[in-house]
Amino acid sequence: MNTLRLHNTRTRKKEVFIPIDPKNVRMYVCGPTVYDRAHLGNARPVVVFDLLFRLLRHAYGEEHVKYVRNFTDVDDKINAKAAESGREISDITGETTQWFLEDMAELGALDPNAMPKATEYVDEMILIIEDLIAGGHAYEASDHVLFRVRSFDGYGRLSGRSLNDMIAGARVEVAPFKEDPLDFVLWKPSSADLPGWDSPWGRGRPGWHIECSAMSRELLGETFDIHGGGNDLMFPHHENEIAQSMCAHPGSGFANYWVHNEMLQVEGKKMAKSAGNFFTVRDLLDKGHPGEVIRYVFLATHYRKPMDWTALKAEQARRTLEKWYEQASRANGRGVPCNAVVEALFDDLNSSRAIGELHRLSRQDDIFRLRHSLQFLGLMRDGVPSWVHSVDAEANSLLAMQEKMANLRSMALKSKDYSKIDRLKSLLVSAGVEVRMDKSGVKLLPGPGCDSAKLREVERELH
RNA sequence: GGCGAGUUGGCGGAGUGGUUACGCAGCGGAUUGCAAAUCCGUGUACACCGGUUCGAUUCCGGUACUCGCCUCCA
Repeated sequence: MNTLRLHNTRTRKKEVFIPIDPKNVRMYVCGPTVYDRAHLGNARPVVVFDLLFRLLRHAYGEEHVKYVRNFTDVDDKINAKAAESGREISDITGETTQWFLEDMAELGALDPNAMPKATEYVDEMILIIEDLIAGGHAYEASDHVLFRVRSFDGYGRLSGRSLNDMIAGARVEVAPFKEDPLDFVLWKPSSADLPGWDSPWGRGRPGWHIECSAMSRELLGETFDIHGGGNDLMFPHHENEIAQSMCAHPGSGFANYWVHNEMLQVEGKKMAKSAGNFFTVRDLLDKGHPGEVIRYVFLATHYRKPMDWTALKAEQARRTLEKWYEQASRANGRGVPCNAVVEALFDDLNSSRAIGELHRLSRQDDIFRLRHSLQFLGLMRDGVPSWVHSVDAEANSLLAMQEKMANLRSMALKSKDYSKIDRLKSLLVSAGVEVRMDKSGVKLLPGPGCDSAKLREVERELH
């Protein structure tokens, strides 16, 4: 078997991936904070690590891989949302969680093996915090518990920062009760109107970083194989996770391989509400961009490069997939993906090269390998998606029209009078239907902007 | 200011110390009532300046530019 190589942020190098236990390969990825619809940037790590999940299952067997992705359902952004909307927190987090799962399923992302919610692991967080205090790595101050950053030698190693850099770069106002400006919150007090849990330090709620340390330990153990997330989480979130977990479990390795995806841009710019180019996955789906197309655009860019979402790319992706689906629908069943595709992915998830291989299979009309590789990459689920060349409601009337057009055309070919068929053709085109005529007959293919009202007009003309 | 990533032909995007990625678009041709689709053919690009080398887009150093993080925005 070929070897999987992954870029490890810890060493900034591609390394051969050697699992702790090939029968139990473990990966943890930071999931969303559930307070609003997932935007396109949120989807990138989901797709990237879904691809890695699929690849690990291919390499080690489905039953030997455990993938955990959390939901952060306790957070001040959630509290703020509840306060301004007057809704219950559990309403907001429940609904947003459901949305997230639906949207990510549209992108072909498999469910992880476990999707823990932070609020279900508060007891475990408290236990870790108690251990940290006992070990001298944390202290209580003004109803808060803070992590003592200088008690951990390795702090800053992942992100390549020195403690001095961090102090120089810090722009936040330092809370007066901190021993050191670098120290971060493990636990903070909650007022009566905020969610809170009883703890040795009074009623309060956890800081952001501790939840991942608690959930990964509970579900994967003190040391596991891969920890993933967006590279914006590298500092401070992942740095803090490492500090918490390694101080709570001296001698453990926490995560052996750190994998970070680059950020997303839109038409060359950072996606931001202020820039007016902010949109959610659901916005794109509603605007008629199929999940497969969105996934293809993600996969076309290597995960460690900034990815630019553009309308042009989406259009090209759509055309390419349509062509492939037509070919792949001539094959059937499920099967193993093409070796070259797997090999490309084994090389640090080189998905753009994998797509190049798909082009090769298409050119060679190797329909079985094409189909099975598409399925493997999550670009083809059951059969050909409905958005390809057919709007279900239109399908029947189009078929009838197709026949009539074919008759009209053969008559026109004899009489050399093309005026009628040409008029109907341009009507169909303006209704958003692609018209193909050749020896074998006439084909009508509804495009993305197919207008059913106009279509019925043409239908009446045909009668 | 600190840390990091990146810069390949019109666009997207692989890869390599000396030979062709590939896709889209374009161009030429075949085919076609027209068009589309399809098929065939076609593109010597690798930010800039130095260095190493017989030879660098590929290695090393520097410059410019772009982007991200440093702020519980992924």
